[in-house]
Amino acid sequence: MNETLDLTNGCESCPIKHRAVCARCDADELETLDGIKYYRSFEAGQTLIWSGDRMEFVGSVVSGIASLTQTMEDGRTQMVGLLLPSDFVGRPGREFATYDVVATTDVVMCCFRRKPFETMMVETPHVAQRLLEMTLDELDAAREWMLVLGRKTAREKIASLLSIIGRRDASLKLEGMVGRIVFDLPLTREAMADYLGLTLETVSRQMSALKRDGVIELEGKRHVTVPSFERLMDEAGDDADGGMMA
Amino acid sequence: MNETLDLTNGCESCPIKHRAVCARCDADELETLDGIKYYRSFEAGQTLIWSGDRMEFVGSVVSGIASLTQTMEDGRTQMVGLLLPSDFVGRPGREFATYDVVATTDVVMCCFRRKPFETMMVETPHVAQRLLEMTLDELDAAREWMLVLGRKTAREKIASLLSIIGRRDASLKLEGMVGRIVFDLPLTREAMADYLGLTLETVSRQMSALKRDGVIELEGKRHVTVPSFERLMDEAGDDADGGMMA
DNA sequence: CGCGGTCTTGAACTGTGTCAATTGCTGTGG
DNA sequence: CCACAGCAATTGACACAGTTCAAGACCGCG
Repeated sequence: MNETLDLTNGCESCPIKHRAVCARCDADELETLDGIKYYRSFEAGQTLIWSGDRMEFVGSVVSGIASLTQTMEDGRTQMVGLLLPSDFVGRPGREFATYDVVATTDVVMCCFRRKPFETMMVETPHVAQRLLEMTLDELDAAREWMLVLGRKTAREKIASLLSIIGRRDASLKLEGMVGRIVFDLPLTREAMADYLGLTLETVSRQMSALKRDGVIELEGKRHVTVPSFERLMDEAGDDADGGMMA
Repeated sequence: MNETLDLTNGCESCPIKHRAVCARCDADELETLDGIKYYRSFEAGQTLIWSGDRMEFVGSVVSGIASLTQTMEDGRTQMVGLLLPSDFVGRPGREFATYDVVATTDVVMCCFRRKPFETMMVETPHVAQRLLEMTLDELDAAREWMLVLGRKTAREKIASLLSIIGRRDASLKLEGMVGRIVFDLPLTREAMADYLGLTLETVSRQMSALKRDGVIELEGKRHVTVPSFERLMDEAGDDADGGMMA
């Protein structure tokens, strides 16, 4: 997943420095942050944080993908967030975690000790401002997802998920979001099901259906080719503009 | 809904001054806010803001209830937020609205002209800090709701909605959330359906079922009595603690 | 080669949606 | 005061999307 992730130079060479909570910080502020931060690696499948745990740190995903998950007593689980590089984990001012955070792929986190980070939030507006922006974006994403969960059919749900992942991937590679798109699914069928509020059987069936109908092509289980992104968007039931008026 | 809402004294007598975006502001800051604010009333059923509209203002719900709604081209709609008194409407830094905002009851809003409000956000940290807190709370609520939409049965969904409304109402009346609870539903069956990702027929059926099973009592369509709040929580499928570890 | 994942496919079942008829409530006008 | 219109809600019958349970395929790995 991460080719060569060089963290020895500190923030200078950090791959997420333009998008993370620290994106707005000046040199002084980065200095302060440097004093309270440390890196941690997690393997795919590992749980970074258990719901109910005391939070020792907050932090940013540097590389890899993690998921925020909620579980009911009887075992039903719902993924409530997909954490990509630069996304923020944890809530300043809250002592205990409310969700499980699980590494979907290998993950590297840039962690800040919680207490000093909270102090910094009050004293330096740049961190708080950036965090507000990021939180507003996540809120929008969550609400977007509520429409998917509440009103879309299984086929539309799958198409929605694929177009989100495809879009993210394209923007990462600086490609346009038109025509042919190729990417690897970072999620198992079960994780997809948990995200979409479906069973893994239904996910599998709908993936097969989309393949049969030529909306996607599959090599192996994870490698996806989308011949026409417009077609995929259409299947997702989104407006053609893809929420561009946002 | 609003007995006597006296707004002539400005912020002094404002019923939401402890919980709104302005809750942390000192006298000076309130002064500044006063210069950019105005009140607006809306009638039940009226649309305050259309998705895609240019946002002239952001602001707080002073009294009444509004809903945030998203609609697909074919008419399927999903409510993505319930706006109660003190809740914030609009997103600083965004020019166009992304959701419809509809008055569910008569509503009074305290509006701030957007541009000057945005300037203020940068200059006075108190507004931004409070907004961050509120946004984080809303994000949590949205994620909570994703579990409801994605994994709960129709019956559990109804019970979840009733317990949320009941809880809010109890805390407003400063009652405890145990044993007998009585409140009025501020939503039509259709609005409930839009919130829960169900049809209004299913909502109606499940309301009848909960009534038949003694979980709730109904007088007319809107007046609800919950003999045992614990029983209701149980039907909602939530842990007994009701998310107290948050 | 066989073993343990992950994924696919099938068949039967079921919860929720759909369509349609009916009830009940509220306010209006005769 | 009753009749009636108009709307919200209830109820029923049936259809169907998605779940459940179960069998098997695929694939990498010892």
